[in-house]
Amino acid sequence: MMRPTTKDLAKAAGVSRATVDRVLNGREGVKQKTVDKVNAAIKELGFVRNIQAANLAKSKRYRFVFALPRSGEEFLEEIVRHIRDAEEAFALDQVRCDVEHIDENDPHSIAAFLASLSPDETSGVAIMAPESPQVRDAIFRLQERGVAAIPFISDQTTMDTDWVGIDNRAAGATAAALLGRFSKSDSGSIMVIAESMQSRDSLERRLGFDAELGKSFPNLTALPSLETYGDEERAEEIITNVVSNDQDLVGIYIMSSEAKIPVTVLSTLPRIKDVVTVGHERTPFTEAALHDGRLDCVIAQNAGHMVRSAVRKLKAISDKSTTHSQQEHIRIEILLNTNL
Amino acid sequence: MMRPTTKDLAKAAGVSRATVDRVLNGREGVKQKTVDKVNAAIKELGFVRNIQAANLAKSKRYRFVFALPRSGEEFLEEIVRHIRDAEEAFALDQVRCDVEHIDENDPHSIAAFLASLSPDETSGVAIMAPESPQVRDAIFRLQERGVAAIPFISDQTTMDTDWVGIDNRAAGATAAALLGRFSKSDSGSIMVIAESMQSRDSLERRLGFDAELGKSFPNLTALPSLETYGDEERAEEIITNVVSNDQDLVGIYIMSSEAKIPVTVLSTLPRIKDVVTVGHERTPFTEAALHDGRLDCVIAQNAGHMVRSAVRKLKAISDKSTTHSQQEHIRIEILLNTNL
DNA sequence: TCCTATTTGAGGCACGTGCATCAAATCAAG
DNA sequence: CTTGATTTGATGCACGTGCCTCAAATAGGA
Repeated sequence: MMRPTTKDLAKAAGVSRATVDRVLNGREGVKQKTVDKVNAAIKELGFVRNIQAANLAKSKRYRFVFALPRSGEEFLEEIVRHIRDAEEAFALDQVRCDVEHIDENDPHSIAAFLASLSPDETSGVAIMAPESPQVRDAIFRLQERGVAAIPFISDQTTMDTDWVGIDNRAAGATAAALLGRFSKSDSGSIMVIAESMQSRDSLERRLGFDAELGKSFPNLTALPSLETYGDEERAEEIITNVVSNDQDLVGIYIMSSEAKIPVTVLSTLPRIKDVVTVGHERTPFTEAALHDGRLDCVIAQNAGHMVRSAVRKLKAISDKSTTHSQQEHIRIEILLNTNL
Repeated sequence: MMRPTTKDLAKAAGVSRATVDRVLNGREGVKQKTVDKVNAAIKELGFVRNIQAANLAKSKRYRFVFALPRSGEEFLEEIVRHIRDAEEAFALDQVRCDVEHIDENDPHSIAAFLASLSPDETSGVAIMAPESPQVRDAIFRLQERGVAAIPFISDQTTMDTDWVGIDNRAAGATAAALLGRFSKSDSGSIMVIAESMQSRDSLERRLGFDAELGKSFPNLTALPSLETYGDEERAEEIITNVVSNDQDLVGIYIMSSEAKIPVTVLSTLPRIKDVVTVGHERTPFTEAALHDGRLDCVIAQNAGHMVRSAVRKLKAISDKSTTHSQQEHIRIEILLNTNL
């Protein structure tokens, strides 16, 4: 009933605890034959190292860094909040989390920052930054140096590492499905608003959106993406333009993670009847907008879950153990004013 | 930087480690004045007991029991599967989980089963059983005896204990919102199918459903709940009856956690155009039904999350520590064929 | 065969806490 | 002040693992 210990392992393998230790911690100077014996015993007994005891012995403490864009977006603030929560939740596991801000548009400085992290003080990093060769390289280099590193929310596509985030193509498709199903009109056009179409995330959402719309709602037409660049005046101008000129408008898809500006602009315009509005990410603002009907639906990734998942993954890499994929899958959440 | 230990505490409080130990573990024979001194030091240093070390010292192992109804429902099977997963996920924390089957309709036997659990072998129980005074009593008795106990999925309303599950009223409201918004007709009737309306869960879902429908979609009428009692023939009869007689049918709400029978029956009937179908719980069956359009939407509670949440809560009670509410809130998930 | 390099074993301390024992100090009451 | 009870301190082992040192055993090469 009791889990086997290194002592049991030693006995079963017919070696000393010192040798078991050498094998378990990959130290030099053990004959292959002995290594095999120990591994066989591990398998036979189903031995798993008691990480708690190990960490105790090593007085190990984890320090994870979340490298996030510098920005005033509510969504990012939510994430920071959740990082604080996670720190509490994982306090028992001796986990500390720090937030560091990076300049998302300067891959070079991001890479430099990552390069500055040493395995002595930093057990792992979760990086939220647009895809770029420099960053990808820096991540590889980190991993080599023994610092766990995973892309966070923004993916570095071609990497086969673990990553934490949602399938943005599916998220876009979900937005399309909801707009199509919510709309009472048979046909019409849909306005798509993004902050910028530079990022992979936006592109993928748009791809998924168009695919689903074409497949399931061929009578609805998505207009070209409008880019606000986070500028309120510009947003007002381009949105007003579409709203007043397009008589067929039946839906609005706000693709960026910050729905505030577009929604605010829209609410100043004469309310167009029966136009369905879909946005992204749960924030105090989008919750309020759902409540009073400025948004009909919000598609969200569970920020708290993502943060915890990142911590678990970094911890697992750090421990050289494995995570449990089931738990780590980030779902695409659909929020209405009934299920907040 | 290092977290303070009991040694530091002792020094700060000006007492010995033995006394600190007496206070921390609530042993007898310590003067109130000394207790206060130690508590003051705890607060001052921000001491938190290192549970890992404590568990190591005690060779503590957790054994949690999930008391689930005996049944062939897919949803329950999913839960069992997730319990197995959770066991792996928490293996590092020395957690073991067992599933015990209870007769959900016999509160007396459930109470007897709960009474048979001893704190020696069982650290905690998660109980999925309909509300009843006997069960509620048994839970109280368990807690007194030092066995953590929480209602699981089915709630024991009036208890102010922790519990794990969703707000069924909100779930029903969400179903209504989706049916209303998905439907292309201005008015019509909605069929509501349940396995039985005996349980609180069903009642609450119905309440929430009716409230939201009345509020947001006054032109849609919900028909009286049809009860299948899990009997396929009966289901076929009553469903066929409504479908063939009600020309206004625009939606179907399958309220029970087992959507299989109603959906299967419905798919044998001549497909009624534009009828929106909403079911509950994610299972292999409902996933397939979403894919091929037999269901338009599924409202689910994240089974894996619930199981893990239950484990964390039981563990926290067992450790006399606190959980982090944020993480434990079980969301009402909306599943379409785009976000599976 | 002997010598040396490699591989293994034995043992011990550390991590932070729980728990037990026994002695020492302090207290309250007579 | 004495007596006995209550409260505190000192000390040591245990939990499972990491890590260190030193000695012993074994291997391979000449």
